[in-house]
Formats: sequence, structure tokens, C-alpha cells
Amino acid sequence: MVMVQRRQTKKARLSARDWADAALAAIGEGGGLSAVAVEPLAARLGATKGSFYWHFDHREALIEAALARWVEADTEEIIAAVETEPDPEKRLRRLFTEVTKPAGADPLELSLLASTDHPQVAAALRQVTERRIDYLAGLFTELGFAEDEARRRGLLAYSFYLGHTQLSHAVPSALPSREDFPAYLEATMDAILHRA
Amino acid sequence: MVMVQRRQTKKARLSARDWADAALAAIGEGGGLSAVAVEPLAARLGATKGSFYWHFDHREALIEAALARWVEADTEEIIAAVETEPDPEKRLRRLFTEVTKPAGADPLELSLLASTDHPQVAAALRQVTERRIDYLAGLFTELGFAEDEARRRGLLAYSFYLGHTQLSHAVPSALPSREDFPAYLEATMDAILHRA
DNA sequence: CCATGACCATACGCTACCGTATGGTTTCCA
DNA sequence: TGGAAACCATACGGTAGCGTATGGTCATGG
Repeated sequence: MVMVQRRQTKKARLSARDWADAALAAIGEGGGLSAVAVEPLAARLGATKGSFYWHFDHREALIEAALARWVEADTEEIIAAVETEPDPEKRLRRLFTEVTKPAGADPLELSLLASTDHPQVAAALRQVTERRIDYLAGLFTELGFAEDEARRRGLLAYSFYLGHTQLSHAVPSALPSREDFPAYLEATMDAILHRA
Repeated sequence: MVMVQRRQTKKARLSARDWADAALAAIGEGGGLSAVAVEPLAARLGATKGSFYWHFDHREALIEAALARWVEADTEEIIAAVETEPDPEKRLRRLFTEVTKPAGADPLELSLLASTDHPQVAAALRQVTERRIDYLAGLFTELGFAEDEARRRGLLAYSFYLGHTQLSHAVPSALPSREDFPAYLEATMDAILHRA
């Protein structure tokens, strides 16, 4: 009846991608997967459920689309951070400096890590995780470690990364201060890289 | 009117502790904090909300009580696992063997780790985490490391633990097989314990 | 220039849960 | 033993979100 026209953004029509991106954004900000709720997202997009249920069959479909997009983007992001530095050790160190720097903890990833009970999320996480561990293991073989030793170290490095991320989110006060951090990180890398 | 008497357990009356324990159990099994829902818990306990709202003012109060109970129990559990072994290095190794063994990942702890957005959970986690890191740091000082070096190693060790736990839950297939696991763990401990 | 299909708003019913109100049972002790 | 206090069941109203139904609008190509 009333037909109030959208005022803000005149961007009238939405695509499925718009919804997926909004979902990802919501996961990153709000509290995890439950932030992917049709009606709130619709409000946020200045639309209504009518639009949503045109593009998707149900909420799960949106989650799946969003995750697919995340896996894609994330993988490329890793690859991008790779191709610059030729020396493998420097590459490793740079990678960890990048990925552990304060406010470097991706809230989106954190949220997903917190939603492993959801099967789709678990699958996405599996993909990304395996990709990353494989990459790390590759780095260690480049560094001259034997196959299985390289994988062990890759696993150790990745576990550290995961735990560190978790810590920096849950109990940041437990981490070294900003000025002590480089020394901490270096000591850690040394531990991971040490030769018997 | 109907007054159907509880049939199963004749344990008629409930205490606040019963509710808190049920809440903890639910967190461990079901999907995280959202499993702490009054009506489902009531059903599970063979009671109704009437009982619940006698013992607690609201849902949050139950969560708080449950968390308090968890922090308590968990801390003592750690202390218990400590007092046996005199040699600090052996103690450390034993601790990690214990805490990383397959099916050693406490689903309750995992769920809480996944609910850090909730302030009460964050507080509980902070307590437990600091306690554990302090303990680990203490171990490393016992092993002869200087104060700050000991804390660094404690942090590294705990980060590894956290990440490993997370991994074993989210992507167990990425971890070494059961027979390769001891070697992996030993290599890791060596890395953490290595002297410059 | 108008009809068809793509896109969207509104309204509706449904479920799951929170919290309240009220009165019925027990239990315990004076 | 009788009544106060502790404990609990039932019924109610409220909110948030899912999914459906229905019809309106816009853009395009025939």
C-alpha cells in the first residue's frame, strides 16, 4: 500500500552475491553463524525477505554461498602473501609476522572456528586448513627438512598460529606487550626452525 | 490439574547445582552456549520452568553459575595432574601427552572457547587461561629458564595446546595418525624445550 | 509499447524460547 | 498438627526468526 521508496542508497536490486557478502560481514561483526539471519540481513541491506527468498531457497543456502566465497577469497589471499619473497625462511617469518600482528586476527575466521559444529562450516574450515598446512609443510621441505619432519613442523607452526589467534581474541592480556612481541615471535620461530 | 507424577527418577526436588551441572553437560554435548536453554534443560531434568525460575532469576544467572562451577572444577583438575611427578621436564611431557591424546579434547572447553563473545564466558576463560599459562611458565623457570624466557615458552606451549585442541576438533584428519603421534609430540616438545 | 519474467514488499502462520503470574504441593518445625 | 516457607506445575503473553503466499513493480525484447 504505502510503497515507501528506499531513500539511502538508490541501489535498487540485489544479487545473490550481495547477500553472501552481507552474510560474511555479519559473521565477522556479530556473534558468529547466528548472525546470518535473514530478517536482520534484509534490514541491513535495506530490503526484505521477499528479496532473499527469491535468490535463495533457505538460510542454509545462504550460509553455503557465503562460505564458498570465503574459502575462495581466503585461499587466494594466502597465495598472494606468498609469491613475493623468494627465500623460504624469510617467507615463513614474514608470514607469521603478518598473521600474528595485533588486530591481525581475522574476526571472520575466528567466528568460523567457533562454529565447527555446523557441517558446512566444518567442511570449509577443513579445506582452508589443509591448504595452509600443506603450504607450511612445503616451506619446511624447501628449507631442507625431510618429508615427515617437514609436515610435523608445518603442523606445529599451524597449531601455534591457531592457538595464538585464539588467545589474542579470548585473553589478549596474556600475550606479550607490543614492544615485547617481536622478541616473542622471533623466539617462537627459532623454536620451530631449530635443527636437532 | 492433572498432576502427573514424575515416573523415571523419583528424585523429586532439584537444587541450583543440579541445574548448573545440567547446563554444563548441555554445553558439552549440544552446540555451545545456546544449548543452555531453560525449557529444554527443564525437560531433560524432568521438571519445568517453574522449578528453574525458583532457583535462578534468569538464564544469565544459570550461565554464570555453570561457569563458576567449571572454573573451579577445571582448576583443581589441573592441580591434580600436577602434584605427582617431581621432575619438571617429565611433568611437562606427561602433561602434554595427557592433554593431547585423542579424545582428550574436552568438548566442554571447546564449546566455551567458541563462545568468547559472551562476557561471562570470556571472564571464565581468562581465569583458566591465565592460571594455566602461569603454571606452564612456572615449569619453565623450574627448568632453569630466565623469567621472561620462561613466560615466552609457557605461552608458546599453551598456544600450541590451544591450536592442537582446535585442530583435533575441526580437522582431525590433518593430525598425525595414532602411531605417528608420539613422534610428533616428542618432536614438538623438543622444539619447545630446546636451548639456544 | 506492452507483456513476460525477474525481482521485491507485505502479510501471514509457525516454532522455540524467555520471563511472569498464580496457585498447588511438600517439608519442616514450633 | 497446622501453617509458613520452600519448591514446583501450568498457563499466559511476548519476541525473534524461518519459510510461504500473494501480488505489485520494473526492465527488456519482440
